[in-house]
Amino acid sequence: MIPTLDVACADVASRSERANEILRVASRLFFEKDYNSVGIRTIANSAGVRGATLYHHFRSKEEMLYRIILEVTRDYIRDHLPILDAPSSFAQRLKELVRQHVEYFWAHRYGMSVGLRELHNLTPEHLAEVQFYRLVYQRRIQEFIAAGAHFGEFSCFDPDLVGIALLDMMNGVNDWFKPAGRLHIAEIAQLYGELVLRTVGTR
Amino acid sequence: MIPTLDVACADVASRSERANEILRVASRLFFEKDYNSVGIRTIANSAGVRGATLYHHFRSKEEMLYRIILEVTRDYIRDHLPILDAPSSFAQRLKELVRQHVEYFWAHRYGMSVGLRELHNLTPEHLAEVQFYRLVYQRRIQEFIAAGAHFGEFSCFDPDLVGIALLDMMNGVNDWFKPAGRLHIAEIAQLYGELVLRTVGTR
DNA sequence: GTCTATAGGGGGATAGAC
DNA sequence: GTCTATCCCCCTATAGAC
Repeated sequence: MIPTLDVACADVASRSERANEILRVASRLFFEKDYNSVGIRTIANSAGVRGATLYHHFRSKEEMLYRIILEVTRDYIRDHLPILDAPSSFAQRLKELVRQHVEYFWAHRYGMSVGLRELHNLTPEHLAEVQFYRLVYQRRIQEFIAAGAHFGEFSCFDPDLVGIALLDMMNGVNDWFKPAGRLHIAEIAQLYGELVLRTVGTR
Repeated sequence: MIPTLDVACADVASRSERANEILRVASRLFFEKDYNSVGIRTIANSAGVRGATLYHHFRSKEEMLYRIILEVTRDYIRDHLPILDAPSSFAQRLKELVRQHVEYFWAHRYGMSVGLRELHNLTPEHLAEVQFYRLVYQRRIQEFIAAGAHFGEFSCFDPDLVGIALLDMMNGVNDWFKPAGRLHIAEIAQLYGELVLRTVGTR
């Protein structure tokens, strides 16, 4: 069954507080090492329980990864893609999306980075579901860029390629950003918005 | 001891053909799964030997990863950074670097992608050495962009940020490029060159 | 230089008591 | 819902024969 963005997303609410705590702990551990370097016992200890307890809340370790990645990916898209439908110029809307993308990805970096790096550790079915959401986001951005070019606000030679390039730029920030650096994450988000406008050829 | 780019790089030549074959096999396996998902026995079997044989050629599994990442990183930089010293315009030189970066990274995708993804599985000492080379490349690009802006060919508001954004764009290609797609890698490399010139604000 | 055999530990997951 | 105990498998790495 193909999922849609309209589906109600009550996963977090319908789960026990313990289960949510386990996922919070796990996503942080997966972020700091990687999925295959973090054992069941490590996750359990960090959550203050024994290994066997995890299997009361989740079917497998992979299901934890799946929940982490699915929810962070789906929720981000559901809450942020509507920016592109706002009643302002193409440039304003794109710049705002970039700004929010960079800021949100950093604020939710444990789940978001895991969702970028560990996709290959999902089962084929789970991977397909996550990729569906990712593709919705990517295609919408590409269409938006193409539309902006069509209406003369952008001058893009290849909207699909530009869209993917922008995504890689934005997604990369979490890998190098350090809070102690020269710029605050909000400043980087702002500057990336301006950079993206150059890239799409704003007039 | 701080390594330099001037050091002679005879690693591959000084190693037995068997050892090089093991590294070729290992980098491909690390690329397809990930470092921690590929066991010693899998590497050995794929190379046509038993697990214990690997320890005649390398001290540890991590040393294999280190050799793969170090050599591919160092050799790329040594061979391609001189492009920026060519006697042409800033725009021409930058575009050519981008083109070669994208093409080379795809051609050497096993080692290159492993070198981007698996850095955290290196020992602190090995990581520091690899990061030295990566930083040489990044800083040179940032300086080059700043110089291009200084001499009026580019109009960059923040050369350091732009440099890192370009690197993320270029490094991302291997993660989504499919040879069966609409564009050949050489076309993408070409288009990325033009895209980058927009990003740095070529007049 | 490659092998067999194995050490020593940790992996994910389950059974069944409480 | 959490625990203890445990299963079976695979991990990296080493010893020592050939």
